[in-house]
Amino acid sequence: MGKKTYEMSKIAIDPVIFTIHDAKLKVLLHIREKSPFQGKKELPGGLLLGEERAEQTLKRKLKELVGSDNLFMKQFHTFTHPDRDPRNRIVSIGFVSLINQERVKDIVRWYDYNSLRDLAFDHKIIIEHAFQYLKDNLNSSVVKHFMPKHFPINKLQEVYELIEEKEYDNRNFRKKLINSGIVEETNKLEKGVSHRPAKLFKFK
Amino acid sequence: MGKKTYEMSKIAIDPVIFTIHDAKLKVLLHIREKSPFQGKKELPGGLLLGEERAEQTLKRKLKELVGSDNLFMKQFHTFTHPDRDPRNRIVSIGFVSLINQERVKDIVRWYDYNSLRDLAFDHKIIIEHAFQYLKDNLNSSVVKHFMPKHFPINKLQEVYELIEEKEYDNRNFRKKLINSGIVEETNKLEKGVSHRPAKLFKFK
DNA sequence: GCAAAAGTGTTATTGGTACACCCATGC
DNA sequence: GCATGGGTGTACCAATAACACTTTTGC
Repeated sequence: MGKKTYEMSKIAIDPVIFTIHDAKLKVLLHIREKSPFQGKKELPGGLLLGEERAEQTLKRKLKELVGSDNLFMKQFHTFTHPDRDPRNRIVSIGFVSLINQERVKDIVRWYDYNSLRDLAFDHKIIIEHAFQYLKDNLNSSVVKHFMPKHFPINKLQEVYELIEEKEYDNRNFRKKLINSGIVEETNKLEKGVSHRPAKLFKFK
Repeated sequence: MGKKTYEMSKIAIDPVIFTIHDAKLKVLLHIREKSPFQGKKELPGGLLLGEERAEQTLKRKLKELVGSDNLFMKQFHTFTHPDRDPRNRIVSIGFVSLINQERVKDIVRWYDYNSLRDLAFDHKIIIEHAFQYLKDNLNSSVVKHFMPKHFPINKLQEVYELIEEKEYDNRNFRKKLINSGIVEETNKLEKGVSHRPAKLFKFK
């Protein structure tokens, strides 16, 4: 065996935090203040500190970003291309995280998934990868992280449709959902709408 | 913000290479010659060289290990616990890889998934994680990597049953498989068996 | 002719899809 | 009273599950 160089690297996490607002899928991004990619948008990532595992780094960032470290979070891919950051080699572990819109304060920093542009580094690719992961792994215990405690069934259908990029028949959707036993009716009603108010449901 | 230390780390890949031999799921492992964990079994991992992406490192290792870099390979998780290697911090990217038994020469280095013991580092956890990934993502385009070009349907059923840890009704299995159009009959027959020889099928 | 695994059909049940109209509320 | 979205049932089709016997080969 010849001489080999085993390069050291910094390790980062890149959280792709999704929420749904006004029937749009949104991602939390920052505007870069420094070069490289000054003025472009980037994922709110961070480097692993001395003794941290990636999940701890993510929790620390989530607390800072959205005030809670108790969100859905799942690794979906690790990005290792040596030139992904033009300055240093940085390996980045991509996470998907989800938050319901009621807990989002600063909606201005959240950008439509469907019109992302001017992204720094390889972050557009990372976000698309994250979305694909979400789409491929969607189920009720994932979707619930988008929803407030009480919600109308039609809002839940909307979330499925947005992420799976297909439509459901409303009658069939309700039937399947209610028969599945994963939600239950409450005695609450939707408020402040100028039409028949929906019954609110919750996850069991 | 106080002063923080952003630790550097070596980056490794740990390939969990599965095959099926004598109706058993097997994993390729090495016996460690050096401390720590001398004499224990370990995954045939490797560090990323200077300009390599993880997938390139994996291909290099696969070539070395099984003589081919053209196998199924999929990242499933990245392991970042700071004490996972007692010597240095090493972040390891776990991959699942699959190879069909006809291409395996040195079956002695392959160990039954169901009776793994004396594993070095966190490699038992990594392997169990890999198996779970495989189980959760099994489908015909994954399974085909376990199969030789021509195979009896019952062998394919056996593979599904081993990995999904459940049984199929043979008639229903054949029906579904053949109707799905993903395999087709050949005019070859199984040889060297002391019972009715099976028709051989292949993937389309 | 016996042991061993291959191969084969029918019926019942379940789940999925398609489809159109009335209801409750705010303004 | 009109606009808006909420809420409801039935019929058809497709997929899945359950189940037992005959066939072909080697020895």
